[in-house]
Amino acid sequence: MSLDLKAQVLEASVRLIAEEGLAGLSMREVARRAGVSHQAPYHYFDDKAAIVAALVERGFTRLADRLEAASREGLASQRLARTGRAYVAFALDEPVYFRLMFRPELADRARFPAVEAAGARALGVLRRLVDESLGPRATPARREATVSMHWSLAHGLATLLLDGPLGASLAPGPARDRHVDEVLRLFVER
Amino acid sequence: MSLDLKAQVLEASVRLIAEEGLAGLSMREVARRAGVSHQAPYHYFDDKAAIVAALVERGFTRLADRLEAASREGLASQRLARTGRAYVAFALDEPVYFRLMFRPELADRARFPAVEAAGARALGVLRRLVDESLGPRATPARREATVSMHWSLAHGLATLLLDGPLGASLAPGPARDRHVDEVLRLFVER
DNA sequence: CGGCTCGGGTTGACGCTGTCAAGTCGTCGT
DNA sequence: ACGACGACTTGACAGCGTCAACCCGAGCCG
Repeated sequence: MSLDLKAQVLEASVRLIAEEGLAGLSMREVARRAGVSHQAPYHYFDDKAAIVAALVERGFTRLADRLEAASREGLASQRLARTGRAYVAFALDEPVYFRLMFRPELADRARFPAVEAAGARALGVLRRLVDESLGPRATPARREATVSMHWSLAHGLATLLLDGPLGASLAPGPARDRHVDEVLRLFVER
Repeated sequence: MSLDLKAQVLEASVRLIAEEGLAGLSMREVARRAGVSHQAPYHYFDDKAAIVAALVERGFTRLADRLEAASREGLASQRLARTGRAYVAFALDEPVYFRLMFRPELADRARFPAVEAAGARALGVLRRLVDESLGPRATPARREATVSMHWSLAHGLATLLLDGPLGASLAPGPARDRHVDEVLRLFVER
């Protein structure tokens, strides 16, 4: 009947992390919330790390989806900016996933290759946009630096809002959204 | 004699985290490495969170010191860029501290006000630089956005190098340093 | 000198955790 | 009819953070 135990475990894990933080994620509590014995989750996940890795993979997949959507609409000249906004919006919408995604010690790349693949997909979106905007004559080093610059800005803004001092002073709401717009506009208008 | 047990505990904690990650930090293992019983550290730290908070505070203090040093030397026009480089350099030099510093759930600001103070000091350096570079006529919103932009770029670059895909492809070494320079130069030359 | 407090530890216990090992039970293929 | 197997349970173990109680030597007070 409960082949969806797997889904229930993932769902319960996300909620647990949202409520108590990553440290509060416990195999046994997840099982309790799913109404099964403490060992049942092991039928679907080898260990605790495998649960987290599944969430990380799902996070990168969702991020890649949103970046792809944002990278298609609008004028070519605005695509990079729109995609940057989509990146920050994802982090603020899905803080649980976003935070997990950038703790590589949680999802060993060798052990969970699907995580790496999903991450590469997200990176690919950005790379394509940069290639498109730089044209075919830019040097590889310049290309790489441009990718890093755009990603760093969006990623830094997202993490500082989420876990840094910007988050402490700027609560979720329109003021925060306005600040994000302002920062990204300032960056683009150079 | 061992009033330096406190120092030994902090030292051992940093080494443990460097070796096994934050999850490997264990009150009991720290005590073992310091050669004392499993309860001895409790004489100096209320609990595990207090150890981590002490490290976070130390991290922000060291960062603020380095930013202050960088923000004083060189031409005024180059100070922002130099300070950005110092920020990234700190993250790469002290990855253990840097990673702890941006997990606010580890060091509750209400419980450990010294952490907040140290963090504010680091932020103050950046704020002063931005004020200096914008002149007195800029609007507060513009000021805030500029601070966020610079900090986001440096912070994003640092965290992506440390825990993101940039770190996976760019090992420590001159190539990485060159990349950092290139990104920051690209950003400044607008 | 005798006794007391007190810092700086120690030992022991508790409930919690992740995970290994083994057992149970219904359903399905042959 | 039966055996295999998937889905799950029960039980055990070591290690963890932390509470509680105890110990011991140095310093002060009478």
